[in-house]
Amino acid sequence: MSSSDNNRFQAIIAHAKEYGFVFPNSEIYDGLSAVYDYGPWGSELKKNIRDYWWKSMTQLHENIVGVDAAIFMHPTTWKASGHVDNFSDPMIDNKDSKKRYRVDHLLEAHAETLSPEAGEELLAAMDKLLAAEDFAGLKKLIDDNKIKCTVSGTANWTDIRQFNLMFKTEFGAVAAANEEDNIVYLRPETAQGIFVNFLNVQKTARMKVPFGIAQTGKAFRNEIVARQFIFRMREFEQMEMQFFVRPGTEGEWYKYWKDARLQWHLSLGLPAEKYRYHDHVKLAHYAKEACDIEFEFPIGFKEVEGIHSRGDYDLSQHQIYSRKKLQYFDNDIDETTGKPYGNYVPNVVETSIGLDRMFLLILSHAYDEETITKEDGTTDSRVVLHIPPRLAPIKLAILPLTKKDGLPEIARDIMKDCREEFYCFYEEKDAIGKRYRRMDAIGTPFCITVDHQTKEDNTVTIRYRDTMEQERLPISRVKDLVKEKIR
RNA sequence: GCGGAAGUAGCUCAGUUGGCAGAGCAUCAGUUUCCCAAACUGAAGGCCGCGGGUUCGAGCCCCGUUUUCCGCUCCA
Repeated sequence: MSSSDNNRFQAIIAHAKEYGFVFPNSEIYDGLSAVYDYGPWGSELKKNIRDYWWKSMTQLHENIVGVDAAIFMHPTTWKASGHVDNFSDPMIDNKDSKKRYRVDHLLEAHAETLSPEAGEELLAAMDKLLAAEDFAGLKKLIDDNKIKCTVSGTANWTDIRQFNLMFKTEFGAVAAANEEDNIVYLRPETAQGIFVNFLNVQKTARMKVPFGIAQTGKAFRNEIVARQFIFRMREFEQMEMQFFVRPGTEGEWYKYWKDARLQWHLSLGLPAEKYRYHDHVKLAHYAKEACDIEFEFPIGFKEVEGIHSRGDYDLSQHQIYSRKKLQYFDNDIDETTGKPYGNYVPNVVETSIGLDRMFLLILSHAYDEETITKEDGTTDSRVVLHIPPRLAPIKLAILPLTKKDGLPEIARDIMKDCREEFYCFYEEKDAIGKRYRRMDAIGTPFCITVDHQTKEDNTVTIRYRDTMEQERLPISRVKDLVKEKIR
C-alpha cells in the first residue's frame, strides 16, 4: 500500500465519521475493537445496498426466495458444519520467535520424535487434558517434555490460550446445573440458517430444483487481528444465496453465478478494471470449486464476495447429525434413462457477499477530492461522494435560494410532493454554494433550487452532483426526473 | 502478541526554557445575500486521552495505562 493510498484510506475513514456514515462503536468508552456503528447516512446507504441486492436476487429471480433465520441456532448445527471442531483450538506462542502454534500440533509433532510407546502415552495424556480443557495441565505437559520452538529453539512459552472463532452466550434465563448445556453460539455465517430450512422452504414455497434461498443478516466472528476499518469486523452483515442444483450440474451453475455476480457489481456502474477473480487453488475440504470477486480498495485488491461450489457437504452433514432426510424428489425425466431423476441430496452453489465490505467498496470508490477551476480562473476544491444515485442516502435536496419572499413555502410544497417517493432533504441556511457542497459531501445526486423566477413560471433549477451542471425544468417534472435517474 | 509514532474545541492544527488555553473552519443568534463551502456583527464551545510523580507552578519533564495509526506476526 503506497502512502498516498493510505492517506486516501484515512481520509475516507475520517470523512465517514465526520459526515455521519460510520462511527467507532462505544466511542465514549474508548471504543470496542473491530466494531463499528452506522450513522444517519451510513444506515441509509447500507439499507439501499441491501435492498438492491435483495431485489436483484428475489424479485428478479422467479426461482429464488428469501428467508430471515434467527442468529441463534441449535448448538449441534455448528458441530455438523464443522465450526466447533475446526475453529476452537488452544494456541500457544513462543516468546522469542513470536511464532504461534496449535497446542495439539505441537505435541503431536513432539510425539513423533519419541519411541512408539512414549509417543502413545504422550498423546493419550494430551487427549485427556484437551477434553477437560485443562490448559495449565497442557502447559505443564509441554514444559515437562521440554518441547522447543523449531524457529527459535527455545522453550520460552506463553500461557495457553483458547482461540475461539465463535462467540458463545448462555441460553435460558436460569443458570443450568451444567453450564455447557446452556451454551449457544452467535452464528459465524448465515448459510446454516438456509440449510436447516431447506425442506421447509422447498415445500412451502413449492420450489423445484434448481432454486435458491437468499438471506441477509448479521454474523459474528472473533478475528485474530482487528483493524482495517469496516473491512474486517467482529459483528458484520452477510448477503448470501444458496442455490440448490441437481448433482452433476453444479459445474455449470458455478460458472453461471460466477459471471452473474460480477455483472451485478458492474450494473451499479462500477468499473470492470477495478474487479478481478481470484480462483482458489487450495480448496476447503467440502468445496469443489471456489473463487473470490476482488475489488481494488485503497488498501489493495481485497475479497468482497465469494462464490463456492459446496457439493452436498452441508446438507449431508445435517442429515447425519439430525438423522432427518434432507432430500429432494426430482420428477423431471432423465433423458438418458427415460425415468425421473428421483431422490437426491442437492448440490449447492453459494454466493456470499459482505454487506459492510460492499459499503466500503461503494464509499471508497465514490470518494473524491476534486480541484475545480472557477470562472474567474481561481481554483477551489470540493469533496464529493459519487455514490450511484440509486444507492445514495439522500436522493434530492430542495433548496430555496433565500429564506424569504415566499421561496421556502414553494420548496416545502415540492418536498411534500416528493418525500413519499424517495428520501428528500430541505435546507434554507447558508449561501447556496455552501449547501451544494454539503450535499456533495454526503453524495446527494440532485439538488433543486427555488428562485424568484419560480414564482413567475413554476420552474426550478436542477443541479447535478457529478458534473455540477444546472438546467431549468418545470416543478411538475421534478419527481419523475429523479425517479427515472434512481431506477 | 512484538516494535515505532501520535492523542490539545465538532474538524484541521499551533502552543516559545516549565509561567493566564489559542487560530482557522464548523456550530448558534442576528444582519446581508439571485446559483457553487471563504460577506458583516456577536456568542458559545476545553478534565490539553486517563492515572500517578517531580515542581512554587505541568499541555510541555518522568513513570504507568488506554486508544488510534504504521511495520512485523496471524487470518477458516
